[in-house]
Amino acid sequence: MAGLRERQKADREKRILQAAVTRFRADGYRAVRIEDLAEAAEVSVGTVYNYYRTKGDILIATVTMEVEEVLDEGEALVANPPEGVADAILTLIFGYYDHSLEYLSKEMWRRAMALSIEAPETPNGRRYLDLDRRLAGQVTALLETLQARGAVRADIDPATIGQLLFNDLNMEFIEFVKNEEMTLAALRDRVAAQIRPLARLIATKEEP
Amino acid sequence: MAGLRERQKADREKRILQAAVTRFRADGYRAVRIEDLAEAAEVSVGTVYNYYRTKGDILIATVTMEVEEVLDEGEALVANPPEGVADAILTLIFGYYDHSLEYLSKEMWRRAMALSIEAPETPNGRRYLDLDRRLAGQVTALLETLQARGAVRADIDPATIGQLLFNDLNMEFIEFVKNEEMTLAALRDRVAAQIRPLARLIATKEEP
DNA sequence: GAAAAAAGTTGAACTCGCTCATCTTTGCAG
DNA sequence: CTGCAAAGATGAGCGAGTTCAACTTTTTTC
Repeated sequence: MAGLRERQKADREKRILQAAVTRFRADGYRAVRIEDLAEAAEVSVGTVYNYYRTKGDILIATVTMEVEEVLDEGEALVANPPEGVADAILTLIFGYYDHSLEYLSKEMWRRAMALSIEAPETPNGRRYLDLDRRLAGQVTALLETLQARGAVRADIDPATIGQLLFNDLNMEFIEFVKNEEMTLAALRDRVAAQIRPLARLIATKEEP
Repeated sequence: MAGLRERQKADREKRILQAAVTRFRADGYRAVRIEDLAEAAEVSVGTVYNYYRTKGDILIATVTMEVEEVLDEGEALVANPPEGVADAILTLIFGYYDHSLEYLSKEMWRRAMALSIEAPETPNGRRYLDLDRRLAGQVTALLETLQARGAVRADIDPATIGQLLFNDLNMEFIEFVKNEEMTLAALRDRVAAQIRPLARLIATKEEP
Protein backbone atom coordinates (compact mmCIF):
# COMPACT_ATOMS: atom_id res chain seq x y z
CA MET A 1 0.00 0.00 0.00
CA ALA A 2 1.13 3.49 -0.84
CA GLY A 3 2.49 5.49 2.08
CA LEU A 4 0.75 8.54 3.47
CA ARG A 5 3.29 10.86 1.93
CA GLU A 6 2.75 9.43 -1.53
CA ARG A 7 -1.01 9.67 -1.29
CA GLN A 8 -0.84 13.25 -0.14
CA LYS A 9 1.45 14.13 -3.02
CA ALA A 10 -0.80 12.58 -5.62
CA ASP A 11 -3.78 14.28 -4.06
CA ARG A 12 -2.15 17.70 -4.03
CA GLU A 13 -1.04 17.39 -7.64
CA LYS A 14 -4.53 16.40 -8.69
CA ARG A 15 -6.06 19.31 -6.80
CA ILE A 16 -3.72 21.79 -8.44
CA LEU A 17 -4.39 20.45 -11.94
CA GLN A 18 -8.12 20.36 -11.30
CA ALA A 19 -8.05 23.95 -10.07
CA ALA A 20 -6.12 24.91 -13.19
CA VAL A 21 -8.50 23.25 -15.64
CA THR A 22 -11.47 24.89 -13.98
CA ARG A 23 -10.09 28.36 -13.46
CA PHE A 24 -8.25 28.69 -16.76
CA ARG A 25 -11.44 28.01 -18.66
CA ALA A 26 -13.61 30.13 -16.41
CA ASP A 27 -11.44 33.22 -16.06
CA GLY A 28 -8.84 32.87 -18.80
CA TYR A 29 -5.26 31.70 -18.49
CA ARG A 30 -3.81 35.16 -18.16
CA ALA A 31 -6.21 36.36 -15.50
CA VAL A 32 -5.59 33.43 -13.17
CA ARG A 33 -2.71 34.00 -10.77
CA ILE A 34 -0.63 31.25 -9.23
CA GLU A 35 -1.88 32.49 -5.89
CA ASP A 36 -5.46 31.80 -7.04
CA LEU A 37 -4.60 28.25 -8.00
CA ALA A 38 -2.78 27.74 -4.71
CA GLU A 39 -5.81 28.97 -2.81
CA ALA A 40 -8.25 26.80 -4.78
CA ALA A 41 -6.04 23.74 -4.31
CA GLU A 42 -5.49 24.55 -0.63
CA VAL A 43 -1.73 24.65 -0.85
CA SER A 44 0.82 27.44 -0.77
CA VAL A 45 2.36 29.19 -3.74
CA GLY A 46 5.65 27.44 -3.14
CA THR A 47 3.99 24.05 -3.28
CA VAL A 48 2.50 24.77 -6.68
CA TYR A 49 6.06 25.30 -7.88
CA ASN A 50 7.03 22.03 -6.31
CA TYR A 51 4.74 20.21 -8.71
CA TYR A 52 5.06 22.40 -11.79
CA ARG A 53 8.11 24.36 -12.82
CA THR A 54 6.24 27.28 -14.30
CA LYS A 55 2.73 28.52 -14.86
CA GLY A 56 3.09 27.41 -18.45
CA ASP A 57 3.86 23.87 -17.33
CA ILE A 58 0.50 23.69 -15.63
CA LEU A 59 -1.16 24.68 -18.88
CA ILE A 60 0.77 22.12 -20.90
CA ALA A 61 -0.35 19.45 -18.44
CA THR A 62 -4.00 20.32 -19.18
CA VAL A 63 -3.34 20.36 -22.93
CA THR A 64 -1.73 16.95 -22.70
CA MET A 65 -4.86 15.44 -21.15
CA GLU A 66 -6.91 16.82 -24.01
CA VAL A 67 -4.61 15.64 -26.79
CA GLU A 68 -4.29 12.13 -25.33
CA GLU A 69 -8.02 11.72 -25.82
CA VAL A 70 -7.83 12.91 -29.40
CA LEU A 71 -4.98 10.48 -30.08
CA ASP A 72 -7.05 7.59 -28.76
CA GLU A 73 -9.88 8.36 -31.13
CA GLY A 74 -7.48 8.78 -34.02
CA GLU A 75 -6.04 5.35 -33.31
CA ALA A 76 -9.38 3.71 -33.97
CA LEU A 77 -9.84 5.57 -37.20
CA VAL A 78 -6.39 4.79 -38.54
CA ALA A 79 -7.03 1.08 -38.01
CA ASN A 80 -10.07 1.20 -40.25
CA PRO A 81 -10.28 4.31 -42.42
CA PRO A 82 -13.01 5.33 -44.92
CA GLU A 83 -12.67 4.48 -48.63
CA GLY A 84 -11.48 7.60 -50.47
CA VAL A 85 -8.07 9.15 -49.78
CA ALA A 86 -9.41 12.66 -49.16
CA ASP A 87 -12.26 11.26 -47.05
CA ALA A 88 -9.94 9.23 -44.89
CA ILE A 89 -7.50 12.08 -44.26
CA LEU A 90 -10.20 14.66 -43.63
CA THR A 91 -12.14 12.42 -41.26
CA LEU A 92 -9.02 12.00 -39.15
CA ILE A 93 -8.14 15.69 -39.18
CA PHE A 94 -11.67 16.88 -38.49
CA GLY A 95 -11.71 14.49 -35.54
CA TYR A 96 -8.73 16.40 -34.14
CA TYR A 97 -10.27 19.77 -34.80
CA ASP A 98 -13.74 19.03 -33.49
CA HIS A 99 -12.40 17.98 -30.10
CA SER A 100 -9.88 20.76 -29.75
CA LEU A 101 -12.19 23.24 -28.05
CA GLU A 102 -13.88 20.77 -25.72
CA TYR A 103 -11.72 21.53 -22.72
CA LEU A 104 -9.44 24.28 -23.98
CA SER A 105 -10.20 27.81 -25.06
CA LYS A 106 -8.45 29.46 -27.99
CA GLU A 107 -6.50 31.60 -25.53
CA MET A 108 -5.22 28.47 -23.82
CA TRP A 109 -4.18 26.97 -27.14
CA ARG A 110 -2.39 30.16 -28.13
CA ARG A 111 -0.44 30.23 -24.91
CA ALA A 112 0.35 26.52 -25.09
CA MET A 113 1.65 26.78 -28.63
CA ALA A 114 3.64 29.88 -27.83
CA LEU A 115 5.17 27.98 -24.93
CA SER A 116 6.06 24.97 -27.00
CA ILE A 117 7.99 27.27 -29.31
CA GLU A 118 9.62 29.37 -26.61
CA ALA A 119 10.52 26.73 -24.09
CA PRO A 120 11.10 23.56 -26.09
CA GLU A 121 13.75 22.34 -23.65
CA THR A 122 11.56 22.18 -20.55
CA PRO A 123 10.06 18.80 -19.63
CA ASN A 124 6.63 19.98 -20.64
CA GLY A 125 7.83 21.62 -23.81
CA ARG A 126 9.23 18.23 -24.75
CA ARG A 127 5.94 16.61 -23.84
CA TYR A 128 4.08 18.90 -26.19
CA LEU A 129 6.58 18.16 -28.94
CA ASP A 130 6.00 14.47 -28.38
CA LEU A 131 2.24 14.90 -28.77
CA ASP A 132 2.87 16.68 -32.05
CA ARG A 133 5.04 13.82 -33.20
CA ARG A 134 2.40 11.26 -32.34
CA LEU A 135 -0.24 13.22 -34.24
CA ALA A 136 2.05 13.41 -37.26
CA GLY A 137 2.67 9.69 -36.84
CA GLN A 138 -1.05 8.96 -37.09
CA VAL A 139 -1.29 10.86 -40.35
CA THR A 140 1.63 8.84 -41.69
CA ALA A 141 0.12 5.58 -40.43
CA LEU A 142 -3.12 6.42 -42.18
CA LEU A 143 -1.30 6.99 -45.46
CA GLU A 144 0.46 3.67 -45.02
CA THR A 145 -2.84 1.87 -44.53
CA LEU A 146 -4.26 3.53 -47.62
CA GLN A 147 -1.17 2.64 -49.61
CA ALA A 148 -1.36 -1.01 -48.47
CA ARG A 149 -4.95 -1.02 -49.68
CA GLY A 150 -3.80 0.25 -53.05
CA ALA A 151 -5.67 3.54 -52.74
CA VAL A 152 -2.47 5.62 -52.62
CA ARG A 153 0.21 5.52 -55.31
CA ALA A 154 3.04 3.12 -54.54
CA ASP A 155 5.74 5.65 -55.49
CA ILE A 156 5.02 8.16 -52.72
CA ASP A 157 6.64 8.00 -49.31
CA PRO A 158 3.99 8.07 -46.55
CA ALA A 159 6.37 9.54 -43.97
CA THR A 160 7.29 12.51 -46.16
CA ILE A 161 3.81 13.33 -47.37
CA GLY A 162 2.47 12.64 -43.88
CA GLN A 163 4.80 15.27 -42.42
CA LEU A 164 3.84 17.71 -45.16
CA LEU A 165 0.17 17.15 -44.42
CA PHE A 166 0.66 17.45 -40.71
CA ASN A 167 2.61 20.68 -41.06
CA ASP A 168 -0.25 22.06 -43.09
CA LEU A 169 -3.03 21.08 -40.73
CA ASN A 170 -1.00 22.30 -37.77
CA MET A 171 -0.34 25.72 -39.30
CA GLU A 172 -3.98 26.08 -40.23
CA PHE A 173 -4.95 25.20 -36.68
CA ILE A 174 -2.58 27.89 -35.44
CA GLU A 175 -4.28 30.42 -37.71
CA PHE A 176 -7.60 29.23 -36.35
CA VAL A 177 -6.73 29.79 -32.69
CA LYS A 178 -5.09 33.11 -33.52
CA ASN A 179 -8.33 34.41 -34.94
CA GLU A 180 -10.99 34.59 -32.24
CA GLU A 181 -13.71 35.13 -34.89
CA MET A 182 -12.93 32.09 -37.02
CA THR A 183 -15.33 29.16 -36.73
CA LEU A 184 -14.55 25.46 -36.81
CA ALA A 185 -16.52 25.23 -40.05
CA ALA A 186 -14.28 27.81 -41.68
CA LEU A 187 -11.20 25.93 -40.53
CA ARG A 188 -12.56 22.70 -41.99
CA ASP A 189 -13.30 24.40 -45.29
CA ARG A 190 -9.84 25.88 -45.59
CA VAL A 191 -8.09 22.63 -44.83
CA ALA A 192 -10.35 20.58 -47.07
CA ALA A 193 -9.55 22.97 -49.92
CA GLN A 194 -5.85 22.26 -49.44
CA ILE A 195 -6.05 18.52 -48.75
CA ARG A 196 -8.40 17.58 -51.61
CA PRO A 197 -6.06 18.64 -54.45
CA LEU A 198 -3.16 16.87 -52.76
CA ALA A 199 -5.26 13.74 -52.23
CA ARG A 200 -6.05 13.79 -55.93
CA LEU A 201 -2.34 13.94 -56.73
CA ILE A 202 -1.38 10.98 -54.56
CA ALA A 203 -4.45 8.75 -55.17
CA THR A 204 -4.38 5.84 -57.59
CA LYS A 205 -8.04 6.16 -58.63
CA GLU A 206 -10.07 9.22 -59.57
CA GLU A 207 -11.09 11.03 -56.33
CA PRO A 208 -14.68 12.25 -56.10
CA MET B 1 13.64 71.75 -41.99
CA ALA B 2 12.57 69.37 -39.28
CA GLY B 3 12.20 70.96 -35.85
CA LEU B 4 14.49 70.12 -32.97
CA ARG B 5 11.77 68.09 -31.25
CA GLU B 6 11.23 65.92 -34.28
CA ARG B 7 14.89 65.29 -34.78
CA GLN B 8 15.32 64.32 -31.15
CA LYS B 9 12.40 61.92 -31.38
CA ALA B 10 13.73 60.18 -34.44
CA ASP B 11 17.14 60.02 -32.85
CA ARG B 12 15.85 58.48 -29.63
CA GLU B 13 13.82 55.86 -31.46
CA LYS B 14 16.84 54.92 -33.53
CA ARG B 15 19.04 54.68 -30.45
CA ILE B 16 16.56 52.40 -28.70
CA LEU B 17 16.20 50.09 -31.70
CA GLN B 18 19.96 50.04 -32.21
CA ALA B 19 20.50 49.17 -28.56
CA ALA B 20 17.92 46.39 -28.89
CA VAL B 21 19.48 44.83 -31.99
CA THR B 22 22.90 44.87 -30.37
CA ARG B 23 22.00 43.72 -26.89
CA PHE B 24 19.42 41.10 -27.86
CA ARG B 25 21.98 39.37 -30.00
CA ALA B 26 24.83 39.77 -27.51
CA ASP B 27 23.09 38.79 -24.29
CA GLY B 28 19.87 37.13 -25.42
CA TYR B 29 16.38 38.60 -25.57
CA ARG B 30 15.35 37.27 -22.20
CA ALA B 31 18.40 38.46 -20.33
CA VAL B 32 18.15 42.03 -21.56
CA ARG B 33 15.99 44.20 -19.33
CA ILE B 34 14.16 47.28 -20.51
CA GLU B 35 16.30 49.18 -18.05
CA ASP B 36 19.41 47.97 -19.89
CA LEU B 37 18.06 49.21 -23.22
CA ALA B 38 17.10 52.52 -21.64
CA GLU B 39 20.59 52.92 -20.25
CA ALA B 40 22.27 52.00 -23.54
CA ALA B 41 20.02 54.39 -25.46
CA GLU B 42 20.50 57.12 -22.84
CA VAL B 43 16.82 57.52 -22.11
CA SER B 44 14.59 56.54 -19.21
CA VAL B 45 12.48 53.39 -18.92
CA GLY B 46 9.31 55.40 -19.42
CA THR B 47 10.65 56.82 -22.67
CA VAL B 48 11.29 53.36 -24.08
CA TYR B 49 7.59 52.68 -23.51
CA ASN B 50 6.78 55.92 -25.25
CA TYR B 51 8.21 54.51 -28.47
CA TYR B 52 7.30 50.82 -28.12
CA ARG B 53 4.23 49.43 -26.39
CA THR B 54 5.92 46.31 -25.02
CA LYS B 55 9.27 44.59 -24.95
CA GLY B 56 7.89 42.22 -27.57
CA ASP B 57 7.15 45.15 -29.86
CA ILE B 58 10.80 46.10 -29.84
CA LEU B 59 11.68 42.58 -30.92
CA ILE B 60 9.08 42.54 -33.69
CA ALA B 61 10.54 45.79 -34.97
CA THR B 62 13.93 44.13 -35.34
CA VAL B 63 12.40 41.06 -36.96
CA THR B 64 10.56 43.27 -39.43
CA MET B 65 13.80 44.87 -40.59
CA GLU B 66 15.26 41.44 -41.21
CA VAL B 67 12.27 40.02 -43.09
CA GLU B 68 11.90 43.09 -45.29
CA GLU B 69 15.38 42.38 -46.64
CA VAL B 70 14.52 38.76 -47.30
CA LEU B 71 11.36 39.80 -49.12
CA ASP B 72 13.33 42.12 -51.37
CA GLU B 73 15.65 39.36 -52.44
CA GLY B 74 12.74 37.00 -52.96
CA GLU B 75 11.12 39.55 -55.26
CA ALA B 76 14.05 39.40 -57.63
CA LEU B 77 14.02 35.63 -57.71
CA VAL B 78 10.30 35.33 -58.32
CA ALA B 79 10.62 37.60 -61.35
CA ASN B 80 13.13 35.27 -62.93
CA PRO B 81 13.22 31.80 -61.38
CA PRO B 82 15.46 28.82 -62.25
CA GLU B 83 14.26 26.14 -64.68
CA GLY B 84 13.07 23.13 -62.69
CA VAL B 85 10.07 23.34 -60.37
CA ALA B 86 11.89 21.92 -57.34
CA ASP B 87 14.95 24.06 -58.07
CA ALA B 88 12.91 27.23 -58.31
CA ILE B 89 10.99 26.61 -55.10
CA LEU B 90 14.01 25.50 -53.12
CA THR B 91 16.15 28.41 -54.27
CA LEU B 92 13.50 30.81 -52.99
CA ILE B 93 13.05 29.00 -49.70
CA PHE B 94 16.75 28.54 -49.06
CA GLY B 95 17.15 32.27 -49.67
CA TYR B 96 14.75 32.85 -46.78
CA TYR B 97 16.47 30.36 -44.54
CA ASP B 98 20.03 31.42 -45.22
CA HIS B 99 19.33 35.00 -44.23
CA SER B 100 17.26 34.20 -41.18
CA LEU B 101 20.12 34.09 -38.71
CA GLU B 102 22.01 37.09 -40.02
CA TYR B 103 20.63 39.54 -37.47
CA LEU B 104 18.45 37.34 -35.31
CA SER B 105 19.31 34.49 -32.97
CA LYS B 106 17.14 31.40 -32.68
CA GLU B 107 16.00 32.63 -29.28
CA MET B 108 14.82 35.88 -30.85
CA TRP B 109 12.91 33.98 -33.54
CA ARG B 110 11.30 31.76 -30.94
CA ARG B 111 10.11 34.71 -28.94
CA ALA B 112 8.90 36.56 -32.03
CA MET B 113 6.92 33.57 -33.25
CA ALA B 114 5.49 32.95 -29.82
CA LEU B 115 4.41 36.60 -29.73
CA SER B 116 2.73 36.43 -33.11
CA ILE B 117 0.66 33.50 -31.87
CA GLU B 118 -0.13 34.91 -28.46
CA ALA B 119 -0.82 38.49 -29.29
CA PRO B 120 -2.12 38.49 -32.85
CA GLU B 121 -4.32 41.51 -32.22
CA THR B 122 -1.58 43.95 -31.24
CA PRO B 123 -0.23 46.29 -33.93
CA ASN B 124 3.00 44.36 -34.05
CA GLY B 125 1.32 40.99 -34.02
CA ARG B 126 -0.54 42.14 -37.09
CA ARG B 127 2.70 43.34 -38.62
CA TYR B 128 4.26 39.93 -38.21
CA LEU B 129 1.18 38.30 -39.70
CA ASP B 130 1.48 40.61 -42.67
CA LEU B 131 5.09 39.58 -43.22
CA ASP B 132 3.97 35.96 -43.20
CA ARG B 133 1.31 36.70 -45.75
CA ARG B 134 3.79 38.42 -48.04
CA LEU B 135 6.16 35.46 -47.83
CA ALA B 136 3.31 33.07 -48.65
CA GLY B 137 2.40 35.42 -51.50
CA GLN B 138 5.86 35.10 -52.98
CA VAL B 139 5.62 31.33 -53.00
CA THR B 140 2.28 31.57 -54.77
CA ALA B 141 3.65 34.11 -57.25
CA LEU B 142 6.53 31.80 -58.02
CA LEU B 143 4.14 28.93 -58.78
CA GLU B 144 2.15 31.23 -61.04
CA THR B 145 5.26 32.16 -62.98
CA LEU B 146 6.19 28.50 -63.33
CA GLN B 147 2.67 27.65 -64.44
CA ALA B 148 2.70 30.44 -67.05
CA ARG B 149 5.93 28.98 -68.35
CA GLY B 150 4.27 25.61 -68.68
CA ALA B 151 6.51 23.97 -66.08
CA VAL B 152 3.65 23.40 -63.62
CA ARG B 153 0.48 21.50 -64.48
CA ALA B 154 -2.39 23.71 -65.57
CA ASP B 155 -4.92 21.94 -63.34
CA ILE B 156 -3.36 22.91 -60.03
CA ASP B 157 -4.26 26.10 -58.19
CA PRO B 158 -1.12 28.10 -57.31
CA ALA B 159 -2.76 29.83 -54.34
CA THR B 160 -3.77 26.56 -52.70
CA ILE B 161 -0.54 24.70 -53.28
CA GLY B 162 1.40 27.87 -52.44
CA GLN B 163 -0.28 28.03 -49.05
CA LEU B 164 0.37 24.34 -48.48
CA LEU B 165 4.04 24.83 -49.33
CA PHE B 166 4.35 27.89 -47.17
CA ASN B 167 2.74 26.15 -44.21
CA ASP B 168 5.26 23.39 -44.60
CA LEU B 169 8.34 25.57 -44.85
CA ASN B 170 7.10 27.71 -41.99
CA MET B 171 6.54 24.73 -39.67
CA GLU B 172 9.92 23.32 -40.55
CA PHE B 173 11.50 26.67 -39.78
CA ILE B 174 9.75 26.64 -36.41
CA GLU B 175 11.20 23.21 -35.69
CA PHE B 176 14.58 24.56 -36.70
CA VAL B 177 14.55 27.49 -34.29
CA LYS B 178 13.14 25.30 -31.55
CA ASN B 179 16.14 23.02 -31.77
CA GLU B 180 19.31 24.87 -30.83
CA GLU B 181 21.46 22.01 -32.18
CA MET B 182 19.95 21.84 -35.65
CA THR B 183 22.02 23.30 -38.47
CA LEU B 184 20.84 25.23 -41.51
CA ALA B 185 22.07 22.36 -43.65
CA ALA B 186 19.83 19.91 -41.80
CA LEU B 187 16.86 22.25 -42.23
CA ARG B 188 17.55 22.50 -45.95
CA ASP B 189 17.76 18.72 -46.26
CA ARG B 190 14.50 18.14 -44.46
CA VAL B 191 12.60 20.67 -46.51
CA ALA B 192 14.12 19.53 -49.77
CA ALA B 193 13.03 15.99 -48.97
CA GLN B 194 9.45 17.21 -48.61
CA ILE B 195 9.37 19.68 -51.49
CA ARG B 196 10.96 17.47 -54.14
CA PRO B 197 8.22 14.78 -54.15
CA LEU B 198 5.56 17.46 -54.24
CA ALA B 199 7.35 19.25 -57.09
CA ARG B 200 7.38 15.98 -58.99
CA LEU B 201 3.62 15.67 -58.52
CA ILE B 202 2.79 19.15 -59.80
CA ALA B 203 5.40 19.41 -62.57
CA THR B 204 4.53 18.83 -66.23
CA LYS B 205 7.93 17.36 -67.16
CA GLU B 206 10.05 14.76 -65.45
CA GLU B 207 11.92 16.44 -62.55
CA PRO B 208 15.60 15.57 -62.09
C1' DG C 1 8.84 4.88 21.15
C1' DA C 2 12.36 8.56 20.71
C1' DA C 3 15.63 10.72 17.80
C1' DA C 4 17.62 11.55 13.49
C1' DA C 5 17.14 11.88 8.56
C1' DA C 6 14.60 12.71 4.50
C1' DA C 7 11.02 14.80 2.08
C1' DG C 8 8.04 18.37 1.40
C1' DT C 9 5.61 22.87 2.58
C1' DT C 10 5.60 27.64 3.36
C1' DG C 11 5.33 32.72 2.35
C1' DA C 12 8.23 36.73 2.43
C1' DA C 13 11.22 38.70 -0.74
C1' DC C 14 13.12 39.38 -5.31
C1' DT C 15 12.88 40.41 -10.31
C1' DC C 16 11.30 42.58 -14.23
C1' DG C 17 7.73 44.31 -17.32
C1' DC C 18 4.88 48.02 -17.33
C1' DT C 19 2.10 52.48 -15.69
C1' DC C 20 1.23 57.18 -14.52
C1' DA C 21 1.50 61.52 -11.84
C1' DT C 22 4.86 64.89 -12.05
C1' DC C 23 8.38 67.51 -14.02
C1' DT C 24 11.16 69.38 -18.09
C1' DT C 25 11.80 70.87 -22.69
C1' DT C 26 10.28 72.77 -26.97
C1' DG C 27 7.49 75.73 -29.83
C1' DC C 28 5.03 79.81 -30.31
C1' DA C 29 2.26 84.21 -29.60
C1' DG C 30 2.42 88.82 -28.24
C1' DC D 1 12.43 88.37 -24.49
C1' DT D 2 8.65 86.57 -21.62
C1' DG D 3 5.00 83.66 -20.55
C1' DC D 4 2.10 80.03 -21.80
C1' DA D 5 0.54 75.67 -23.91
C1' DA D 6 1.67 71.33 -25.84
C1' DA D 7 4.63 67.50 -26.15
C1' DG D 8 7.35 64.45 -24.14
C1' DA D 9 10.68 62.50 -20.51
C1' DT D 10 11.06 60.68 -16.04
C1' DG D 11 11.49 57.06 -12.36
C1' DA D 12 9.13 55.52 -8.18
C1' DG D 13 5.73 52.18 -7.59
C1' DC D 14 2.69 48.25 -8.74
C1' DG D 15 1.59 43.43 -9.98
C1' DA D 16 2.54 38.78 -10.93
C1' DG D 17 5.76 34.94 -11.67
C1' DT D 18 9.37 32.80 -9.34
C1' DT D 19 12.90 31.53 -5.62
C1' DC D 20 14.73 29.87 -1.28
C1' DA D 21 15.96 29.65 3.69
C1' DA D 22 13.39 28.25 7.53
C1' DC D 23 9.93 25.27 9.22
C1' DT D 24 6.82 21.00 9.49
C1' DT D 25 5.55 16.37 8.55
C1' DT D 26 6.55 11.73 7.40
C1' DT D 27 9.65 7.89 7.35
C1' DT D 28 13.47 5.36 8.94
C1' DT D 29 16.71 3.83 12.41
C1' DC D 30 18.01 1.72 16.65
